[in-house]
Amino acid sequence: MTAWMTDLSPRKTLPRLDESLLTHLPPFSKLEKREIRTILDQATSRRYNEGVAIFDEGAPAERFFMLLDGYVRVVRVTPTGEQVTALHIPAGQLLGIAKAIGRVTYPATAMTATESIVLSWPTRLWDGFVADYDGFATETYKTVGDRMGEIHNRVMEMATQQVEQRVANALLRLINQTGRKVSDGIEIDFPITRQDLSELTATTLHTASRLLSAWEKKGLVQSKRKRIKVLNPHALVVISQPKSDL
DNA sequence: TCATTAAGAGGCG
DNA sequence: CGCCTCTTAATGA
Repeated sequence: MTAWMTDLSPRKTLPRLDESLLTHLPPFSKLEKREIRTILDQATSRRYNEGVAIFDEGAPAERFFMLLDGYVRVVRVTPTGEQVTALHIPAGQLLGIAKAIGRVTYPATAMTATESIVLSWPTRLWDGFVADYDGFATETYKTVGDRMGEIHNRVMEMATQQVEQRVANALLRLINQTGRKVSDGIEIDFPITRQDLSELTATTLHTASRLLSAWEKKGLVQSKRKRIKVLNPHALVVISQPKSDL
């Protein structure tokens, strides 16, 4: 890493960030141009390559972040060392918002799933943002609630559903939140391996691979290395429903 | 119903 | 080539 990339006063050297970067994003959508200008002038902008950590689980939460472009994987490491992907975050969302959940360290590691552009601010500005900016608090707490809800849903699924249903549900969530419409279906918009999918659903790489192969034969999905496309979402919805025991 | 183990094919840098 | 991703089959909890 060269010195300029870690320089925390890059405002002198970088081009001014445009207000339009934030105006349409939920936490900032209610703000005046003047307020957004102030926020941007305090921000640091940085590009990350695919597959690198933006921050690490357990580290002091010195900054909070807004993902402007790309996708981020939120991962935790179990005591035995295996990675578990908690969720994926698309562009336009805040991350690393430890303060919002009353923490002084990051609760998970954030890895870029694609090349990404990220704004960040020192955590000491957080309370000021919450107090001064209309809608910032409600929108960010909504985000926190949505994420907790999603994780909770998955915990429930682990306990009550079979693997096939969990994987179907995971795929549906992925295309809903991070899907890109293409001519014949919806494609997950970032590279995702069978291993990643198995971590999301608490199964093995092999089972995830077999399920995808089986669904591909039935024409429900199409996949190649690190790419999954859903051709028939409705059929996946059917699979994702717990079988009624007749 | 699934995880585990094993063996290998094929892509990519 | 060496590593990563993915596939498939066999076995058994």
